Amino acid sequence: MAKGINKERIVAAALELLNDKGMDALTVRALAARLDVQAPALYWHVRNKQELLDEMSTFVMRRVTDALSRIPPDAGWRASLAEYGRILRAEYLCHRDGARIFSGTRLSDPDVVKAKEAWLARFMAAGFTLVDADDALDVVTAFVVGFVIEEQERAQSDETAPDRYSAVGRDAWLGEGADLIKAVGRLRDDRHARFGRHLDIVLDGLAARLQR
Amino acid sequence: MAKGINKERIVAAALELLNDKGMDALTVRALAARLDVQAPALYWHVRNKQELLDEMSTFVMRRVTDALSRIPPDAGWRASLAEYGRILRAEYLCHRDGARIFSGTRLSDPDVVKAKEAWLARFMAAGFTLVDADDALDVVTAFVVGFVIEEQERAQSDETAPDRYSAVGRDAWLGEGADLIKAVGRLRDDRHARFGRHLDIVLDGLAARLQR
DNA sequence: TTGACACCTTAACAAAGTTCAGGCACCCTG
DNA sequence: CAGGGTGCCTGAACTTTGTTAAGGTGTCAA
Repeated sequence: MAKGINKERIVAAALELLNDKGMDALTVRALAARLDVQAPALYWHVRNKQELLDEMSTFVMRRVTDALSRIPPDAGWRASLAEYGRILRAEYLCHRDGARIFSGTRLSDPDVVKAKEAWLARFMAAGFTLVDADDALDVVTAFVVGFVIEEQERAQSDETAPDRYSAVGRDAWLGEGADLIKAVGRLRDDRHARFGRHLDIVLDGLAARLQR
Repeated sequence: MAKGINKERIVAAALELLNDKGMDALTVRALAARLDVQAPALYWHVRNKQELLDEMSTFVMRRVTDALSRIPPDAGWRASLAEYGRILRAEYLCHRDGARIFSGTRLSDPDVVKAKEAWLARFMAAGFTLVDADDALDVVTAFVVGFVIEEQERAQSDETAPDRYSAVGRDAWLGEGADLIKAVGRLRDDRHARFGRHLDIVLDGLAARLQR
């Protein structure tokens, strides 16, 4: 790897490293090695590791807002919000523990926050009050964050403790009783369909609010 | 602190320490010091730090299920789910970064998982299918997790960077434009009312599902 | 008395984030 | 062309972390 280092290349390499080896392996020294540089070199470009994480988070959220900006303005509030949920989930799923790491972190770029502005305006045009429009975005965000955190946690546990999350191993661990839980565990296979159903439930709730 | 150590006292002290000083200060040595013991002593009772975190998480979730078990069986699905959401949030809020730390972690106690069984049965008696009942619980869970993560992140940022989250500091950071965002920022004061509204939206969505 | 077991201590290690002094290379100024 | 300043990186080191190894001290049973 050539030696011209800058913030963007550091962030890109950090995201690669996160995907390849996971959160624990995302160390300053490993990152520096991947950039063919000694560890302290990174501190010329980044104040500390926390700032690096914030920067990574901002990068991911910028990808989200970029994808959002490609949603046609005439899509309707429900289709738009559904697309927002799907995009947010997709970007989180791109990175190991993405939801846990990138949710609720401080964004270093005001433009990412400002992307919300156009959406608020759009929803108000669709009949929402300002507060309702804000609520709509935040409810969907909260739901997606919670959903993907659980989803990715399960994916990770599949690697480390397959016996606890496979159907048969889990049944054994649960012991006697709990028949409904065991039955529902077998119906849960399709994560994506499950996400679609759950997202629809949230959107139904927002629709109910609109009709009052 | 007297020197009889066991798993329960370790977990209790760890939760205290987390509340007092935060996640970063929850170190093995600091925890040992609080128990008036040397650090390696803990490893007699706990395999490693990850197991300690899992144990803490199980403790918190056990408090949740205990609180849930006090909800009367005839409360109705909507009131029951609303109470579940409030209880889960309250327990997360009891501990610094509670939602981020305790959500999606592996539970070491099957009984905590089994507590779900009675709820599934109850919801099916109210007219849900098995899948819908499972969806209902998980949608509420996901929403609460996402909501409280953001809530606690903001609370923490208030300590470290008050200028970024106070109304006036935030407006300055945002720069020109973004009038709707600034306006909504000033309407957001009451976290608890906000939570109630958002939870209601989710429950409305579930109600809509039930009426089909 | 002796041994085994449970529980704790002291000492130490490796790996992590971070800091500091210095060194090479480039560029601008005189 | 000379020389100093600046930008970017290295080498070595420090501190704190999780964790392990080896060895104590007490208690209880045979």
